[in-house]
Amino acid sequence: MPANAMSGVGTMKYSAATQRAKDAAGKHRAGAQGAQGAARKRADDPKAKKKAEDAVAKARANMKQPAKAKVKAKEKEKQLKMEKQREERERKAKAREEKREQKAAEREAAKKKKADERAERKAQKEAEKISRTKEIAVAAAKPAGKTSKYRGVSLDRSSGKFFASMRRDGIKVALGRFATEMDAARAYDKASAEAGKVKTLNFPDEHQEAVRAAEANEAREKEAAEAAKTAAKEAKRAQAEKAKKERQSAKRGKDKSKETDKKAGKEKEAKGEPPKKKAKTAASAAAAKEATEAAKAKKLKRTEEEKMAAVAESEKKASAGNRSSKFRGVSWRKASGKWAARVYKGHGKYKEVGVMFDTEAEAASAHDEAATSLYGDKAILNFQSDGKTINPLRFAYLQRESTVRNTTTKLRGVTKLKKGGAKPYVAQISFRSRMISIGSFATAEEASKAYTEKAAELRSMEGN
DNA sequence: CCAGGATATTCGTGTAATTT
DNA sequence: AAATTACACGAATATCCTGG
Repeated sequence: MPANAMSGVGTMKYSAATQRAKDAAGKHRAGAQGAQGAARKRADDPKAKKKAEDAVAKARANMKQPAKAKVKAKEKEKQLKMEKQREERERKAKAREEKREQKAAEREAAKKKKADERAERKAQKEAEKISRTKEIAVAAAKPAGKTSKYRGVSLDRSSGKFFASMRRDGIKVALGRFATEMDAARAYDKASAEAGKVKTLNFPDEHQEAVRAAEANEAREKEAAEAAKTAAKEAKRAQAEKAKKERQSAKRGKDKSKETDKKAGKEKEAKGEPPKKKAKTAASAAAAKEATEAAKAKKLKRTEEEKMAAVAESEKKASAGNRSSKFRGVSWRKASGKWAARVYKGHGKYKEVGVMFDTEAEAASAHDEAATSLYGDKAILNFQSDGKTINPLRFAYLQRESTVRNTTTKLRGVTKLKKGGAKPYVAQISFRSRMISIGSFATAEEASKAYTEKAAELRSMEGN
């Protein structure tokens, strides 16, 4: 930076002062050359003559010196002054430049300081976050990996908030993020209770309380509704009765005076109106009440419907927005408007099937095929070969092959004892969390047969 | 930021093997 | 043969990651 500025100044100098200095140097050089030439060519007559002439001219010039010298001195002074001014300007420029540089350096320093501070703050924040997480983990006093002691609650490190989620039909449902663990736990409880799962709540007591309150509230509402209904019925009956009475009285009146029809009519209009009005009011009140009830019920129903619609909508939105298929390894490709299939290979890598599909199911099948070729029977598939879901029988007793690798017999429930003996094969089975000995056998086949039989027996027991 | 998919981790339980 | 221990599996759940 300074070098640059200096070079800038230098350039400026070159254009003015330096040029002059150069000129002076040139003149000086020329003078020296002249002297050298004179010395060299002293013997040369014409030259010597010229020198003499020159001397004469010089002397003549010297005679004119006073006036000329004055002018020259003045000029020199002027030049000197200008020189000084120039120097001054240069100095000032240099000072300015230095100042500028200093300022720039200061700015730079400030910037760096700020950046450092930012970095420090960030590091501090990070440290705080980590320590907080640690604290939480420690406070939770739960197995490593858990960030909250509450069920369905975990700390979302990215936001520093507590995240509540639950499973519905095996699908994770996010319940939102909360500032505190408790809030998240309550959200989980609420959703869990709504889903009918009340055994694994974080605050069972609170839930009980809520249930009681809800029940009480419901009972109150029911009572109120009942009362309203009765009232409405009563009002209706009263109205009907009144109407009947009126009709009767009207009939009587009509019967009584046929001539005074007009008058009666008028009277009816005058007198009959109020009671009619009254009746009407009662009726309308009852009707209104009824209507209110109906509206209430309707409203309740509607809100329920609305709720469901909203849920459906949000689900639809979510599934649509989140581009993903309900099938494993299947995803929507916007560009081609088709479904792609891929198989997870581990470590965040996938094997692409490489063919696009028009339907999700096709892609899902393609995934299954690829996964099977990659992992064989260990593959996790979308469709089971038997069409059943992945829910291994709790008692797969009839399965002949051991589920565990590296066993002595490869047969389920059969172990070959190291010590050997006449009957080295032992059959055992686990039932209701207890190991049951089936017996010792001479051959693995016998042991396996015994196991199968016992398994069938236990399975039938389990069935009942 | 949210929601959901994919992966990593945890935990309970069944099974194999050994010990009593 | 029962009890115990060690191990392995798989479901549940936590966490990471990504698209909208």
